[in-house]
Amino acid sequence: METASSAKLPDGAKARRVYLSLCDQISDGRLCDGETLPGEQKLAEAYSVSRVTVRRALDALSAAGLIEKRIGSGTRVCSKSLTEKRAAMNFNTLMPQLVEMGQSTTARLLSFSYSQPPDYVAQALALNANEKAQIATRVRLADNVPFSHLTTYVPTHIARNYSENDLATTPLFKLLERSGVQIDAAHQSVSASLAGPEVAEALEVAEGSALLSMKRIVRDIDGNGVEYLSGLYRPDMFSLEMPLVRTGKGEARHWEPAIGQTGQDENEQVRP
Amino acid sequence: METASSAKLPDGAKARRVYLSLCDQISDGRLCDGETLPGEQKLAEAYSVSRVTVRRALDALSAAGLIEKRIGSGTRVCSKSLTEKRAAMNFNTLMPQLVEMGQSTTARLLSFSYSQPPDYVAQALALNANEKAQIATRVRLADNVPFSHLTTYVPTHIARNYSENDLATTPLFKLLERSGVQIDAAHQSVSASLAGPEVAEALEVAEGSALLSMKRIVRDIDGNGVEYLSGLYRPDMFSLEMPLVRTGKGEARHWEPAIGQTGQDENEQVRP
DNA sequence: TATTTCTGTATTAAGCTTAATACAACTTTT
DNA sequence: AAAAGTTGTATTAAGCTTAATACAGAAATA
Repeated sequence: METASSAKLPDGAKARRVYLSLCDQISDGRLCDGETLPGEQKLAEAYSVSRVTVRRALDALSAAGLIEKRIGSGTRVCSKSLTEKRAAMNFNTLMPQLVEMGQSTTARLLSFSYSQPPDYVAQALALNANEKAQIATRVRLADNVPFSHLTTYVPTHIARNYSENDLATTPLFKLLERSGVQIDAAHQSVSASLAGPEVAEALEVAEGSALLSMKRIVRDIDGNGVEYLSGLYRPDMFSLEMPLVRTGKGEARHWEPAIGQTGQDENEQVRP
Repeated sequence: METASSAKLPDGAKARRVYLSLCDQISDGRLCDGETLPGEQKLAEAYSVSRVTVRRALDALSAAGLIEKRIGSGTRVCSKSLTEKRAAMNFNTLMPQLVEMGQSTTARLLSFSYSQPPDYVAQALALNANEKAQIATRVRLADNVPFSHLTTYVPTHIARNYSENDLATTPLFKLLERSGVQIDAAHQSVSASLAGPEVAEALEVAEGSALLSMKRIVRDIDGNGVEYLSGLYRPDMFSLEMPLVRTGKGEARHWEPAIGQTGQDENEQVRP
């Protein structure tokens, strides 16, 4: 789940569970920096496992630098390294606020092809049967730490309007709009999912970690699907932040997202 | 991860991983209904495990009713039951659109106490040292299937202004506002995390499943923390949906969430 | 019809995980 | 100074997981 978790993680089922759970709690903030966590004995009881098992989980956490064990004293959380790295995603701009944090962002292209998209994509974009799409998968990194795994699908008849060189330099949306595509609206869906083998490796995260997932379907003014974006984000480096305002009177009083300024989009292409 | 996953899931580390990963893909829509998934042999290679291991994972999925195995033919995804149950959360109202789906919502109170909140909550609400809070944990169910696990923290000096009876009948926000609390703004943070032992049981989900997590900090007009809400949602039954509009001209062109109508809030209290 | 592909079944052995237990060393608290 | 609580270390045995292999039966395909 964490930066150094590409180190080895426990092999067994139970040890792994404990490890991932604690990992998650630390990066989530439920276990704060400096906080002393329950003794091995108590953890063993909490998770209904033996102390040896807890031990293995803690050893892995310690190796990952997430905790600090002190003989006779206890085990402390040590998440300084994490907290600082964490990037927020402003809900308004839908773009990580990396510039403000002085972090550099780079991208790595994992795959690029024109082939047939999976069913759910074809369906979402309302593609003709057997119509191919430009499929690109890339990982974005902040300070050399990967934080997002993005896959985009663009129908070939649209993707044909720009060259691969263009992709290397210009954000996808500008290319589309320059190609005469009239981008109108999009629908975004946020949820959570697990890190599979490939994604886990790409994001340098433990397989089985929780990831924030986003799907975005972009349509032109005629309602035709123009792009399908599927993104996975490391929760320890990324969260969707949104300010809310309580507005309305009486029975109609309710929450509403406060929207604001402008911004770029993170969805840009990179040369293979 | 799924409804029936309270059935038994594989014990081993690897089998479990495969199971959870496939589970996740199905409820996520990456594996569509009716789709035939790769053969056991190919899956074994993809996950770098033996066929026996894949077999155990598939058996569990089959027992959970998520897939259908046909001798000689292959294995098909069978997610009808899921798709229909899925509730969307309208981003504008921040409330699940359950009414529209004709689903009934109930709540179950898991714990209720006045005690000292964890560090990160006290810090977020800027509580005085050792100041206690009303802590309530409850699970919300749609058609008897749990979909959210909510924990709220309210400073005692505020929670004292209403009775436990009030909590049973009236949404928390109305109680707060009736108590003279001037609710102004809130900040919400969306991320992902793993299901721990307790939460997994409460949500009837496999331990180690991915969950959508939300934290909301509510403040009054003086900036004092009034409520801290921590919510975990089953991604197979819940997603955060938000329509977007492409707006602005030239360089300033960007995405913006489209906001709209009113609605109630799901955050209401229930009698112990 | 023949071939390929897939699931179902079975067996074996190696290896690892887990639990249970005991004790030593070190801190903190009483 | 004593007691309680913590991590470190070690041992043992049971049990389970995993991999590797082989073959039978069913379905799709050529």
